[in-house]
Amino acid sequence: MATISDVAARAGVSTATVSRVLNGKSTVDPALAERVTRAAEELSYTPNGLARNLRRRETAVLALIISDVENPFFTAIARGVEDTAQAAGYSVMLCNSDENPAKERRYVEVAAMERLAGVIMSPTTPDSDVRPLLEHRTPIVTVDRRLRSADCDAVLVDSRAAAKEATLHLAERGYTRIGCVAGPAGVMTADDRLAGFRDGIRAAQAKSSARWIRRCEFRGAAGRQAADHLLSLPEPPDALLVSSSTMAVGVLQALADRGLRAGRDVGIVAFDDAPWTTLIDPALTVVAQPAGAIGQLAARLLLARIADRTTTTSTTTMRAQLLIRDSSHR
Amino acid sequence: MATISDVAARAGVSTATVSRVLNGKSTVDPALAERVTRAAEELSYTPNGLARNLRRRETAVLALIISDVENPFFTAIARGVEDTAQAAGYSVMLCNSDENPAKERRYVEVAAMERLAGVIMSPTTPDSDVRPLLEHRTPIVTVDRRLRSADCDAVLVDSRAAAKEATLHLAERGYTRIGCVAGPAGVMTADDRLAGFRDGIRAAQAKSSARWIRRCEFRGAAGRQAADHLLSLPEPPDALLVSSSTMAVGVLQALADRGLRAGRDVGIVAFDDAPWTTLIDPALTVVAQPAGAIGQLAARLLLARIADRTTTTSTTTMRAQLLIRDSSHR
DNA sequence: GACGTTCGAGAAATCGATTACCACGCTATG
DNA sequence: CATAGCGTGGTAATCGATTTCTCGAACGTC
Repeated sequence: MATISDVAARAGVSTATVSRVLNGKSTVDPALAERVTRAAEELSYTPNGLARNLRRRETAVLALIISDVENPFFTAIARGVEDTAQAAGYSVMLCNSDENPAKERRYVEVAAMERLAGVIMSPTTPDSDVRPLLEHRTPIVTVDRRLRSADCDAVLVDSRAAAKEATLHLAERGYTRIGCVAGPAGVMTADDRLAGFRDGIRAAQAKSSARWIRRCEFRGAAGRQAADHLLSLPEPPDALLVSSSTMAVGVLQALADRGLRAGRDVGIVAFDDAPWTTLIDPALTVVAQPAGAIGQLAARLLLARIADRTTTTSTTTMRAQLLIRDSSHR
Repeated sequence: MATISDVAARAGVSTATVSRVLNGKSTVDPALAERVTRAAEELSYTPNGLARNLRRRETAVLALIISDVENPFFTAIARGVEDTAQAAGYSVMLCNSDENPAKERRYVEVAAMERLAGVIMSPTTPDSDVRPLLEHRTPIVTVDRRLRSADCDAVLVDSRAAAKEATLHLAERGYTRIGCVAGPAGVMTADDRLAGFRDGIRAAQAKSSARWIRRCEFRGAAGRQAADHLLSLPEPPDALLVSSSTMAVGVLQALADRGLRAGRDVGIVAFDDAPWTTLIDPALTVVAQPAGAIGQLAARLLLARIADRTTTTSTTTMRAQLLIRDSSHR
């Protein structure tokens, strides 16, 4: 309720002096400063951030637009971003685009309107519309996926190579009819992982069939349906590369429904190392992505760009790690 | 870059008219309106939210302060909040207090400074300091935990009754040395669940020992340590009530390390229904909390209070559901 | 034809801070 | 002793919108 003028009046000084004391920008007579701090204390004055932001033409808030708050991969990123931002005095506004371009677009608009300091996002499509941000020269860093419609920093994972490695691993383990539960067409990581899968099939000179590839949303229910479909083919795959841990939950349920055992009956490798992957029997072989590190790096890049927008953009590709456990051998 | 005056100049009208057209508050000559919208279009004008917020003395942003972004229970709440808020035209700022009163306090200050429209939080302690919010009469709704230091709406789960029910269930299933992996003292849900556990022990007239109760953080690693400790007692418990799914991951690892099987060797009931709980063998018996519904309700309550702060506060207690699966019988 | 009412649109105040600019007093130096 | 230089602190402009106030035109009624 109390404004800077109230404090100024009570301390018997001008608002300029109050501002100077509270921000410590310029030297003020210690006696005056004392009076001001006491007055502020007594009125329990909280500066109005809105007015401050307007005048300074900036906010110490970052947006993080991800496609699924309930996906552990993204929350691990969120944690990394949050920690780094918080340490630098920034707050994070977490937005859930739900893999929906319209929702994403709305958040982009909000970020532009609120003049947020910067945006970290995993674009739903490579051509997501970020013009409102570009017009305000709001720095953008993408994570997990690239953005074609803007020149910005990107922190990626070498999904394609990892998918190839995982597929080769399955082939080496003696699986001969390797299929893939892939993410939706148009989503960069989904396409990359599928491409990597094909690379792997080719490199292993393994048998392949388009029928063993099924694309669906990055969700448990969708993964289950996809696996159901694949496993009821006349000639079903005997191994599956699954593009995310959320899908893997559904795939494993589908196996259980049919009394099939991962590894022995159907080899499984899934992307993302979730806490539960070692609890199940057999333990799940996964492609672990350094999600926390991705978030931290993205935040650092963004903060650096906020401080200096002249540097050229960079793309960092982090390596994923194949953690071989028991779901990928008989 | 373009301001309302630029638009006004280009359309040959006053800024007041531009504002009126863009907000549709008052009627404006269609011809003028057309000129204004075109000018805004051509300049790709985005209103400055900061200026707007300052003038209107409000923001369409809510804060959601939770203690762990990586805990599925809280992300499910976040999702509920997000969906409801978004539908009402509000954005959500997600803050991770990490169960740390200092971090929590910082976010409370930020929310007060930025004059956010309202705050939904799960306080780290019942006496968390929310004075900055109270001074600005910022509406608060607590979820999962209550706040003693302020009179505000609360959406809770009847943890105590659920814990009692779960404990009785274990006793009925023939477990005789029932222990508890409880959350940190001072955290409301942790205390409630432990109290419910004791209620259950008493009601079942089961044997009990303080040594079978172990308190630790709501984390996997902490749960593992706690379980390790309990299982290496001279007379170890033969069943455990575990206070969260995050802890359960660690507890189950501890069991696996010792070659023990849930259910047969050690009966397990855990709070929170996570996607993976049916994937493991035996499937985990859980106390399912309606997290999404909690988030939705909390958001609705908050929006209602933002619209009308005169109504009296309410406390809603939702029922948790015991989902009996296989980890609670031999 | 005079007067009251309504409606539309511009001028200017306002939100609450920050900050550019200026005035004043004191010290140091030639 | 005069003046340049510096440190303080007040006045007022500024950020960019919204909103109140006011005025003029148009319209209707008697």
